[in-house]
Amino acid sequence: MSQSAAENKKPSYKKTLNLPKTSFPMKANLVQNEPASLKRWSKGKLYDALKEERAGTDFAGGRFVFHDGPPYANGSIHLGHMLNKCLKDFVVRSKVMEGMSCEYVPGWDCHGLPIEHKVMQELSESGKLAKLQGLEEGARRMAVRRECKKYAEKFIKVQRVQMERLMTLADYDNPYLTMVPSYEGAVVEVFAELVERGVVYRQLKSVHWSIANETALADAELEYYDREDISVYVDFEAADAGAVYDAFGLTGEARPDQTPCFMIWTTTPWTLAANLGIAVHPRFEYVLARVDGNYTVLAEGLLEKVTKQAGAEEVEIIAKAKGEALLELRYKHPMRDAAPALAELPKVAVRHAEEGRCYRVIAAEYVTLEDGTGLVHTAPGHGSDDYITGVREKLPIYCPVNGDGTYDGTVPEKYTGMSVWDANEKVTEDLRTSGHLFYSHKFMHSYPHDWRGKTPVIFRATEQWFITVDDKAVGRSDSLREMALSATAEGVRFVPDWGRNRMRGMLESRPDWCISRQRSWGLPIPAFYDGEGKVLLTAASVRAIAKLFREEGSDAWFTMEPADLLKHYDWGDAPEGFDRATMRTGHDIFDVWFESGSSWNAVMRERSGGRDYPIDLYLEGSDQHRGWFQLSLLPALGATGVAPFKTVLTHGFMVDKNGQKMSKSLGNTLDVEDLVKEFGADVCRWWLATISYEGDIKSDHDFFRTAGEAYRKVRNTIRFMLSNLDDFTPSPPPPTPGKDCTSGEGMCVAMRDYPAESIDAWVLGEFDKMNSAVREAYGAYNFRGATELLYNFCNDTLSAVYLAAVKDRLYCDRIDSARRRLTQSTLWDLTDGITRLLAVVLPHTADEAARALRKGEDVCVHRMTFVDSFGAPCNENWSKAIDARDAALKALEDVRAKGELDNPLDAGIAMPDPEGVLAVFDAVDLADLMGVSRVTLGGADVEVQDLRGEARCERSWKRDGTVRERSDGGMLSDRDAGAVGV
RNA sequence: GGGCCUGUAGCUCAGCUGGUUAGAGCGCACCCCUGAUAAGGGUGAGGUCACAGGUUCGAAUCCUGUCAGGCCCA
Repeated sequence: MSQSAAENKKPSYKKTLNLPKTSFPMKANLVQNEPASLKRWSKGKLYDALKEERAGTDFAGGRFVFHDGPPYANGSIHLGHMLNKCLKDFVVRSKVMEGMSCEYVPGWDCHGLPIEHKVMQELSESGKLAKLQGLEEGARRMAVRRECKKYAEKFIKVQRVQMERLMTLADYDNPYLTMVPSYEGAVVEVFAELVERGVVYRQLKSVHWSIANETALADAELEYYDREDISVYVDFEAADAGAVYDAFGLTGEARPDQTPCFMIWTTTPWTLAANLGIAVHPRFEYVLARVDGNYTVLAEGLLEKVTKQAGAEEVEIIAKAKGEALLELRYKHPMRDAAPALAELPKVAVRHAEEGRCYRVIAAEYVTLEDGTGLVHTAPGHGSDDYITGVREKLPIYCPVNGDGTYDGTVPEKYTGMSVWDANEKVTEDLRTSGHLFYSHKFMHSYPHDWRGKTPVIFRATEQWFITVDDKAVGRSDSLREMALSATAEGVRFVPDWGRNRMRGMLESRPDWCISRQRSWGLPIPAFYDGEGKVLLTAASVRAIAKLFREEGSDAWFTMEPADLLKHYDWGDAPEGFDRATMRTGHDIFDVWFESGSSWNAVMRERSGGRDYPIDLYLEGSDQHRGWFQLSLLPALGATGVAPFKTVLTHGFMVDKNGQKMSKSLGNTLDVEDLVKEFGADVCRWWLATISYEGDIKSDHDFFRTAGEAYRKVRNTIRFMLSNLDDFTPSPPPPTPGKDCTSGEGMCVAMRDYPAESIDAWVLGEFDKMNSAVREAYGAYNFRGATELLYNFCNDTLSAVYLAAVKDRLYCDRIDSARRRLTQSTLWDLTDGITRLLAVVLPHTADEAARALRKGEDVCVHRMTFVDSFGAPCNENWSKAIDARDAALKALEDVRAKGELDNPLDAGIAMPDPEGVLAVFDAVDLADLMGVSRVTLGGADVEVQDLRGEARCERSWKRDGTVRERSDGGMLSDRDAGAVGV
């Protein structure tokens, strides 16, 4: 008590210090303050202003063409959207800060089943659907389309607000939407190019088919219910017994004198009428077995199960062979003498087919040993796998079933007109009678049903539109697949590089692209059919529709008469004999991937008259290798001959902290809006910038907290610099070096006037290195590297080293001393440079700081560019000084650990300097750098001196050897006495 | 089942074409400062590089397999 009373009598110097002062708060309050930034930018038309000025000659930074992939206009954005949009924003902002022109036109994918499905459900629940059933088809489709459009618009609005809240700098006032007329027209124009190239064709394909509604269904329209069916094991007699025995290596005496059978299994006996092949797994082991006197072939692994189930009494394995050995063996169809002749089948069923390929054993990898016999009955017209196998094996896509579920006239007469459901029993019965049935039983299983009618669905081949990937395009010597593979191999850059492998693998194995869907909510495929079923779809007719869609929108397809739809068509290339009188429109719409896959044309070529093509960068999740990337590449190559993108960048998927996928049902998701509300967009963005996005991205609520702490560290460093610039204005002209500045004169020091030995020159040099490294990292899309550099610079170079060292002169020097002004000048430049670098990741905070730096001037950091190198002359020995600092700190820590000296200002350091490299520096600078009162050079080892016996300056707390009692009664060092004026 | 990818300190990640005691940040522990203070600084302890084989004088790094996870197919 008495001591403090004594101290009170002494002069207090605290108010004579230049202590930090700033309006830039320590607490960011992002959640409250970010919206104000957004409002300010929006009021200042930031996006438009940037677009305009960067396009001009003042910013000759070049042009970077980025193209946003359209998210689906459905629901709120999730963590994946947040990652995707923010990464895009980092790219765009870093290009803009480099002085480049870089537009970010956001888009939305509007058409498609998920919306239509949801709308149909809502209509169904509200009872409106029943009313629609009474309408004529076109009117009904239009009613659904109107609802879908409203639905899409609603979620575009929702998502837009959410994306803007993430502070992404994009043209949200002018987005591209795949459902607007100009976009639709441009997509159809791409289609016209492909038609002209001859890569568009029509063919049957097996799809889910609702008999009740006579319509094709997508996977999402199926619901699975239990259903009782017949499971049948059927013997298909071999056509050539000798060939089968050869395959099993049986010769002479060893050969049975009976004809063996291939035993297949199916739960849809009605499809046997359309059977064209038997699939085996080439690597599985098969046996020739004698089962109750009959010789039959089936998989070894299923022999016991099947025969036991059927209650066979005598089972004997005669021989074994790999599936591979059975390939190409022939069999006799149990219900018909010959396969349907290709000539009698519709053209669309036989495009890939070759005569005489039916009733063979063929290979398929999907054959399993779970159920059945290991020999899979294959009917290309009635199964998904069967279809693919059929196309590959050049089988016709034979489909003897009408839309109403009855057999047509190509099956044995007794079945014609029969419903397939009735046929199940009848066929089974007939096979039993004819001796082909090995075994049958009824069983319950999960079976797909129409979600609306709850009726069971079947697979049925229907006519679809395709884009061929293997036929050569007209006027070219290569196919789309070949073009795409060569673009993938050479022209396109992939980030990360393995994207190339992934794309190649997918291209190599992909089948022809089925681009048609049988839905309402989409872009119609502009095909017309006459009464005979003849098709009108030519380059010119398609272009005519494209023009019309641009004028009227694709709704016209459902509201206008065919003749009016074709008003821009001159009929020059119409197919011969096409009957215009009976012409009607087709009901197919495009696969939505064709629409989004044409955005390079509908958005990018459209807006720039071709200048912005090909595009510099596509950036999406790694699932888009198969999606948007590939399905943009194919149409673009077909239409323009070049890949639409120069670089493809992919990011991984968000997973939970244990690496498991995130899903609502698992309850391990994080809500974007909640995160933004809790942490603010800048903190979320900081986290996103610091992750390595190439692979899976683990995310957890805690990670955002950690990011918040890192954010605060950076923020505090900036705040500390700002707080030491309160009395500083960087006004020209620069002061004369060495001469003290007075307010009113310029306070800024010109770079060339920096003393090379000053710590300020050193820190500016460090900034230059960091600045160019960060810019390089941004350029390489390495945001993690960039934020790491920035973080370390703020914490290490600045907070721990430089700012700690210059505190003394900032606080204690006379307010206008040359040394202090030099440091302030440096602080100003550092803050300026750092805020510009941070503007990419922390748009709000960087702008807040940039404005605080300029004391309320109405500026915007986002209109600026990165600073160039400061280039202050710097003594090359500074790295040695930093080494010396490390050595000093270590020595101080050792002393402190022994409990000898706690406060470094009570210490001096004796530092060896054998090469004399430290001697060039000011001793006070070195002392400040090491945080001690005094540094002397020389000696053999680093030595800590206890200065507690010397007087301590009551103002600066240093014991620098100049401290003595002054006229005011205080103990002050020379410098402090001067500053106080005593 | 197939293609592509991932698996390094408690956590998030660096570790180039194989070469001395495997690095960083966070967290943690201990300490300092109290004129950046719901701040700042220092020191330190943490790793059988998923597992099992193999190639090599030598492997976190190359090869094979296993396990776990992700995306896309089937």
